[in-house]
Amino acid sequence: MPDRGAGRGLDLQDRKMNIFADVEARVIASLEALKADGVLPADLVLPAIVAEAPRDATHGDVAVNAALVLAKAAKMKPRDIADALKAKLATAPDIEKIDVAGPGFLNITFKPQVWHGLVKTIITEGEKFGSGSASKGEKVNLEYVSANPTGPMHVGHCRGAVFGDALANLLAFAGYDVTREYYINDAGGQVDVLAKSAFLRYREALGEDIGAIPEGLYPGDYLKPVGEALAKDHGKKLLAMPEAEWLPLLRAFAIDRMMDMIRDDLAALNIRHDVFFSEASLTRAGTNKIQAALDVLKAKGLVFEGKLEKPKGHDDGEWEDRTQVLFKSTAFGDDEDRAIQKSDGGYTYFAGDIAYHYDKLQRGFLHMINVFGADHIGYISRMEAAVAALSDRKADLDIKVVNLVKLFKNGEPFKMSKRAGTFVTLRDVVDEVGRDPVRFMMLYRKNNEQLDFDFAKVTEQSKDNPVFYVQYAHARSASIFRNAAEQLPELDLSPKALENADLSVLTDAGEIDLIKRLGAFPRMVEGAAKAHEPHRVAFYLYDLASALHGQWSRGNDSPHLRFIQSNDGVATSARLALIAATKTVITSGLKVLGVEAPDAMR
RNA sequence: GCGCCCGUAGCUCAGCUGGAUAGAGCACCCGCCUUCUAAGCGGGUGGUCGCAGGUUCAAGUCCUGCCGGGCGCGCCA
Repeated sequence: MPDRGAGRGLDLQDRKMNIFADVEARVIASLEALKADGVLPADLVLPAIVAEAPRDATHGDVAVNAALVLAKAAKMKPRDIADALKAKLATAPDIEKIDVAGPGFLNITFKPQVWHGLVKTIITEGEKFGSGSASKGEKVNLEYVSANPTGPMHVGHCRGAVFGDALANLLAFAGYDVTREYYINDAGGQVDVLAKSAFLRYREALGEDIGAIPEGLYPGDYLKPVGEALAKDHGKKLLAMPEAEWLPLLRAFAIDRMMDMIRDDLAALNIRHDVFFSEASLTRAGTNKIQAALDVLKAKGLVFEGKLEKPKGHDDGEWEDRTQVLFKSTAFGDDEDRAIQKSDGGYTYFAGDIAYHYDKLQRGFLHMINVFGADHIGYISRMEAAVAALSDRKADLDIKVVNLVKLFKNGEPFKMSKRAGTFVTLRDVVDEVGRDPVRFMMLYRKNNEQLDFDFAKVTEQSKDNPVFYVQYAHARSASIFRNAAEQLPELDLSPKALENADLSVLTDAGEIDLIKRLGAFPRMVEGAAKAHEPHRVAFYLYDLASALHGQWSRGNDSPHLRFIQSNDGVATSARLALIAATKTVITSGLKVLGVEAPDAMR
């Protein structure tokens, strides 16, 4: 379990970068001192103490709940603890004042130097600012997309792909050692269907009239090039072979072609995986990783023969009451035991997945994340059970569900149908609206919430479109630098110079507010990474962009607030330092989302 | 029938794993361009956080039960 800061040693880097973690560390140190002083019971166990930005600005810069959460255990009144804590903390030179408020909150207000120092820190750290805030390099395995290799990706896959990729970026930025993984379902009956469909296209390519594609085969045109390639490579040779011979050949060939196509589609979204893991490889000649994994479960007494009850509430005429080989997933929180062997003696899909996750464990992953579509919700608890069983509960698997994407065109719901020819591929969407809007919009919603995707709105270039709103904030920052260089050519605007600018002239409330939002970035990254919620980054960026646009516009009414003061190099340098810091954080955030940070809007 | 997810302003959604007087965008009303990009900004109207209990200093957030919507429910992947 990741800790929550309590008791973790913070190095100087962390303290400079994350004011909230810094305050938490100081509070803990002060509480320890109070224990030593005899003010607090010496055996008091400190619970998680949270320092956070209060909603109400009149409550200072940071609110601490320590006195409230300690009161019961210490058998003291919250206000008394708060007063003692205040006395310990208030001597720090960077603290303006501390108020004990409400039921026992400690409201801390910093001196302005703290905020000025933060700007300097961001410029010094650059895009490292806010990174490494959640982990010191723990290994995480993140499996996402894993679309079946039987055709091109459609919009439904798109959200999971973008979500998984952004989560991977987020975790990497937050300090984890991330492996991005794709599980290729190349072992089931569906890839035989693929092979047969390809064979049909092969005959077609040889000039045969194949007529309508028979029911049960894949009808898509995307298999035509596969058939043509086969005809080119093999001529008429395959026609003479019995199916048992050409099937494995075509299967391998077609899967390769499909995976090439999928990789291309993913590349269009700037998504690249580190590992493509083949399901079929689990049982390739010589090894049987599925049996090996099941043997592990057997040794734990978790595999047995039994019967399942017929599911209620939906008709299943095929139901046959029979004994089968089951995994005792109910011992790990699942609501029924799960079949691992089919009636024909083969393994179920689940058995393969057990072996795959056993393989992940053997590769040293104690933290695993899988991204599933909403139609696989029923599969979650058995997978979690499997990982718990295989690892003796030492590893964790978090399955993130991405909900449905509802398409809209011109405000009208748009139904996808293969038969009606309104099937929308991922590539269609990317080509039509562009990579950045697709990625941002897929992330501008919590993953388990349904998402409306309107083609018209997503391509709209206005403040109604959060993608452009955030990108414009970055472009505007770049523009300010261009203008400053033109108007004040003698001014040194290099990072080195800005780092040493006299920031004490940043006194405007809007400027300080902007800095405070920048200061929230590391904590936001930490929280988003630990919760596996990249959407928080998107919302944060929107707020930050809003703060920047607001400060900009204040300059319209009050010229003395403009960032560029052509007769005042000191003020200009300080304000451009603030802009540089803001631009850096926007860049970092957009990088996590995988969205471009343009220097100018076209 | 069972499991999981969702229910917050007229609409679409945030709400930092329990904090103080619940936020944003859209829509509606009122303002701001001879100006560092108006691709923007400021202000206003708008809420019994689905309902009812419970836990505690504190509940939109946690627990229970209802109501409404979504997804799923051997031997497919």
